Amino acid sequence: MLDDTHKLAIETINLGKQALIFVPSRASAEKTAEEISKLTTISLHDLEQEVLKVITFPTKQCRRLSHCVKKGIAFHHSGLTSPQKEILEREFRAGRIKIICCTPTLAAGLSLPVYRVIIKSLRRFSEKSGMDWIPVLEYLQMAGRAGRPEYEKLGEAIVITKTESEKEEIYSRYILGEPEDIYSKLAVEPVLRTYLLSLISSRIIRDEESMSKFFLQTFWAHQFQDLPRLTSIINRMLKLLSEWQFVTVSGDDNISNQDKNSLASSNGPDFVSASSLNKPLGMKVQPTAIGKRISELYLDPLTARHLLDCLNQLSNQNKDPETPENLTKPNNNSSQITSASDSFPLLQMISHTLEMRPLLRTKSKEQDSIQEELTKNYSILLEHEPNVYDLEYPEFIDSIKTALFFCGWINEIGEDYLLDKYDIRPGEIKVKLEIADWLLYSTEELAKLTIRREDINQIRKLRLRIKYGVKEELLPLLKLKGVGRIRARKMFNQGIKDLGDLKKVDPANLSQIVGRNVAAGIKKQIGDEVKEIPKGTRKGQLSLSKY
DNA sequence: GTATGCTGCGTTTAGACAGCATGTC
DNA sequence: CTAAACGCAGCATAC
Repeated sequence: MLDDTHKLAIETINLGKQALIFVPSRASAEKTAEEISKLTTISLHDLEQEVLKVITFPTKQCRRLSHCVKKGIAFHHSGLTSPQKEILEREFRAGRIKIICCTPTLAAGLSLPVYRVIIKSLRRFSEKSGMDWIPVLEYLQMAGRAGRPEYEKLGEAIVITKTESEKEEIYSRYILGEPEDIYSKLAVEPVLRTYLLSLISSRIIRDEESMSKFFLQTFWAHQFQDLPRLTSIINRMLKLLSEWQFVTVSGDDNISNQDKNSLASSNGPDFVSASSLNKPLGMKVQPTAIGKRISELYLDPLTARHLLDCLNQLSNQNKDPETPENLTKPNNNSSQITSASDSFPLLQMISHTLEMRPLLRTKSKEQDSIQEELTKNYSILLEHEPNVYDLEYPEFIDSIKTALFFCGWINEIGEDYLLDKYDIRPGEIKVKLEIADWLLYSTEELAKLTIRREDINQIRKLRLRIKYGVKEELLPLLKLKGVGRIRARKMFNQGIKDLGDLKKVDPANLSQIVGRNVAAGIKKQIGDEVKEIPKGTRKGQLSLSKY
């Protein structure tokens, strides 16, 4: 029951030192921390509370962390909120937290007073080969956390092995082994098309000459010395950008817009004709207005194309509500039951992008319920459902799940419930919301350029709801400074539903709901200068839990 | 009766960069 | 199909 990792951790504490324990999964980070925390005699009540209270409605993850932290132990992974991570780092530096069990989050960048690094396993799951050895580079990063010069004269890195033969293998592979070479990723398609558009937009690439000049100077060219291959990928990307009308190419027949309607030809095996490898001089490339904006927004052109296509569909749906698709649109009362809403199509649109990856994974148990939600909303989706046997189908289903999570968020579902229902942790929620905000902003910008005024409002509204995590009904109240989802909801439930209601409400009542200072601030903002709000008969604010 | 522990089985599996413009509880 | 380990349910054991 007491395994080597636990013993080492306790021994480190007894030495008066601190340790980092690297583990291969988030679940095991939490479990290891929890187990070790049961073995210490430390008691830090203030930290226990601080960690718990970073969210209005703490999740089970917050509770678990706070229990560990109380005993001077912590776990650290991408699922934590950044305030929590900051607390852990601060307290580890202060020497109150003794041990942090972490995934590779802490393997690079940070300098902490770590005397000992304990690596529980050098294997990690990989899609292609089950549990696989991690790169030597990563081992070095982890080991390098121990004995930082600012804190320690000496550091130890200890790798736990399960068998004698594994010990041999680890020794030769990691201790004696050379770190891997670094490879350029420039030729990876999403990367290349993004940078190609950016280079064209910033006018660094204008023609054949400036293009080869630039790419010849890249690390990719230096490393592979295989310009023909790079050229062929570049030409393929250029052709795509041109077909998507993000750039215009002139003076070269091979990459003209002539076949922009035949996407099939661009995917065919002969996408690079012999002549396009050897183009006549005089080819000129220019960004289109949209292309330039896409590049400023840092969107992958493929994503931009996807957003534009969906916007097109949205526009059509809004324009003529009599289209067959819209006849089946769930407009009747029964649709109230669906967890999704009008926003679902746009949320699914942003969920089904490379930028949103990794999407929320649909677990086998959820398959049916997600499918069900899909069929409920199928008719209003902005893109076509791929074939069930398509390789991309699972990703599509995951985009539905991700969209459902967003739907939950903008319907004021708490983070604790989202964790249970969608297996998404607070830290991950933050990240997803940021990406959603970025993509919705980008969508809005693209809509502006394609003159779809009427759709812009819809997008803007959704963006606000994502930002605050509220139902549409709270939006009027959120215009006020000092009012977020929590206070807005409190006021709304007390019958204060818009700025007009706020004018009418008695300052004393308002301060009972949101507190005196905030109430005064609100009244000031709507033009009612209140000299002094009488002190309420009851202290403090009404608790939200009552509603 | 109840807390604890063991076994077997099914299920899951790390992380993080972009735009924009500031202020939630 | 690859592999380890987590979580949970069901059940045995110790008190």
